[in-house]
Amino acid sequence: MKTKYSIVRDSIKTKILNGTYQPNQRISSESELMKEFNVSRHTVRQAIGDLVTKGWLYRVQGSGTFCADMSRDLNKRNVTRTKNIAMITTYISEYIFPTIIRGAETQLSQHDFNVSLFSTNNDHEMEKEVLEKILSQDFDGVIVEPTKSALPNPNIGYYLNLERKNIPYLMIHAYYDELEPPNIIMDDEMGGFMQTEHLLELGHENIVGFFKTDDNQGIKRMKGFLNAHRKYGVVANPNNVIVYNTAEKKTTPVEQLKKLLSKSNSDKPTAIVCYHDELAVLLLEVLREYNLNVPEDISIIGYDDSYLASVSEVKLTTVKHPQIDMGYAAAKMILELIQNRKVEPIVFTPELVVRNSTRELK
Amino acid sequence: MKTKYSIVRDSIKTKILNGTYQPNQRISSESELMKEFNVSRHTVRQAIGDLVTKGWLYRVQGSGTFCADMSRDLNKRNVTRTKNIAMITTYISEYIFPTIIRGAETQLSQHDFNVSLFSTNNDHEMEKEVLEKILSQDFDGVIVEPTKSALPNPNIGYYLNLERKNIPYLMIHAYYDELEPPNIIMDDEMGGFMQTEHLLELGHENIVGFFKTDDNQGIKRMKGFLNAHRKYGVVANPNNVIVYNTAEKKTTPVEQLKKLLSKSNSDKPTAIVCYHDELAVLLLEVLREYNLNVPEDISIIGYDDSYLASVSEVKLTTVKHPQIDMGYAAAKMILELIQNRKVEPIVFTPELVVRNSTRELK
DNA sequence: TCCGATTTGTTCGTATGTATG
DNA sequence: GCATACATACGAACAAATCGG
Repeated sequence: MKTKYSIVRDSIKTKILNGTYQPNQRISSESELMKEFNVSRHTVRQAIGDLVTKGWLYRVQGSGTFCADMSRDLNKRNVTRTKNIAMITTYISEYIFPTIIRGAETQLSQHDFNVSLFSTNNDHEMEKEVLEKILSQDFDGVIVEPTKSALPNPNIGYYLNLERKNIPYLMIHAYYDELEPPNIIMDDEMGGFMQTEHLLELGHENIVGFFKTDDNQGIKRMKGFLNAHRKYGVVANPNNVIVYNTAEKKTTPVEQLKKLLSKSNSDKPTAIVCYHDELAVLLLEVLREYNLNVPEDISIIGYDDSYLASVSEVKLTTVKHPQIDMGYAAAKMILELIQNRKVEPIVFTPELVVRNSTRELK
Repeated sequence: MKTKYSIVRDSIKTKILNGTYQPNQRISSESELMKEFNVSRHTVRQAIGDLVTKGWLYRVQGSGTFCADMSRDLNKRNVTRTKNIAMITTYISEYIFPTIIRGAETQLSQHDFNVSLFSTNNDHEMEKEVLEKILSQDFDGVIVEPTKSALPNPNIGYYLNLERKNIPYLMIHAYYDELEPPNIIMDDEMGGFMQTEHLLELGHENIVGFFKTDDNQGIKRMKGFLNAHRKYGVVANPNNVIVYNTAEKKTTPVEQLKKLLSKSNSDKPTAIVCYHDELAVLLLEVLREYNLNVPEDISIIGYDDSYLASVSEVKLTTVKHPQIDMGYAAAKMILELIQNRKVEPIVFTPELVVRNSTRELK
């Protein structure tokens, strides 16, 4: 149950944290807030009072209420405090994320850092909440896997506030173009190229590609997919490039594949490039429904070399994601950044892992 | 400055400082103070509110306002500290652990707690290091999955020190008998019983059971295994109870199973009870080597209903582990403990999940 | 320097919701 | 179930500080 004053309080705090209110800037007056939220003065004062006692605001009688300057003093850093790293990922417990996290955790705990985990479920609103939480606390560094990196990000202000507070951060998997932060990614364009090249070299020409395009990984893998076609002189059928976003991930690819499989034999794809193993496993079920054997009737290739690739019924040909090594690298880089060292972006090169889900087309 | 609320405030504070109000003693109620000072309730609340934010008092709805115990470090109280929970598990990124962790994390982050993760790799030495780290920091609570709960624990002293420091902790999956801490477990004896009963009811009589016996879960599941035999009047062959410990988990069960499978046909087991799904998947590979089909030639049953059970080639019959719900429960319980409330141990009841790895013996 | 509009500070009254014992 | 105590919320009034004109 959300109380009115907490709504007002949180709304003001949001504006402080996302940079709408700059340090020492006057915020709306009490009467303005009364109108804005349609509440009594008492409620507004309660909300503001809360933030004043917590140090986010200060009041000057007759003048107004002002945003405090939270750029933290450096002397605070010197006292022996516990050292904390925040790690923001889209998911915590699924897929390859536990492994990435473990890589970072192992490394960081050796340097006496605690790791606190936050997940966004690939949702901007949750990313916002997480960032507010982190900004309200006292982390020494933040490792971020961006949420929907291919879309304009409404939370850029929070990242800028991290910079203002001198809290270093880096991004893995992708990064928001507006920020160009230190980052650790893999060469997804090459990865998409390798997936497709592998199939082209096996003689496939009617290849359908599924790409999640709300993050940059998907965009780049799609680019690699198209480049491979060009390089091999195979014209990519526009209908064979299926894009979807996170919300549709359980539905759109399945529906689209079914549509493609219902076509006459000559138009039917002979191979499928998947955004990642998770999708590949999902599509394997569709193929089973249609009584298509993999790889005899149709080839399929995944991405990430997750546990799904080797544990599923058909062992998937896939592209290797560094997983634990990426976690290591992220930990090392954030430690460097905390020591104010210069760092260079890291790009992992993908590798093809050939298993049983692809075969030569005769 | 002689505002009314400051008079009330200072009067209360005096009584705290001169010992009129002892720590944790209830002070006059708001209505009493209204009469005493002849002021409105709002004014009283303002005075009390001041002292609450400064840590001199605390309020309990429905009960009263109490004098805080300031014997602890004053500076600690005054600063709005970040709230931290440490979570110690044997593993972080493998198997069902990410899901349990996510359950706890979801719940705790809603209450503005950070979660720091530590793993012991089921090794006493690492458990010690982790506990030292936690004791030297400032956690508000600790959720522990014990390391080798069935063996004498060399780190009991650290847990006692947690108690001495008033840091509440609870244990999941099992607990050290010496401590009897608040705990959340599942009924592993019943679980082991259900696994075995399922096979017995399908007509199997030559059942081999594999149990990891350095933690209590394994011991109890084994007990359930034997009880089921007794109840169904089937004599359990002592050679059909294989125990192993964590260090041997990749080797001993495999070797022992191979030995059993090399026996003459009449002595060969017709069904396998596994300590958990992970082992079941490992043993499935052995069965494949021996060209035994599951469930046609031999039945196998797992435990935990992990992703492995539904993603492997043969969908495993298994016993459901609450996973995310256990995480939720652990989070809720630690929050209760932090508020100094009494808690009761929680025992989850196992459920059988029947899939395709077991069949009736004719 | 003073005025007046604005803004925060203090104080009262009242009503209803919710947790505790 | 009931009385008690704290929690939230509305309304109203006047005081005190600030700031531009």
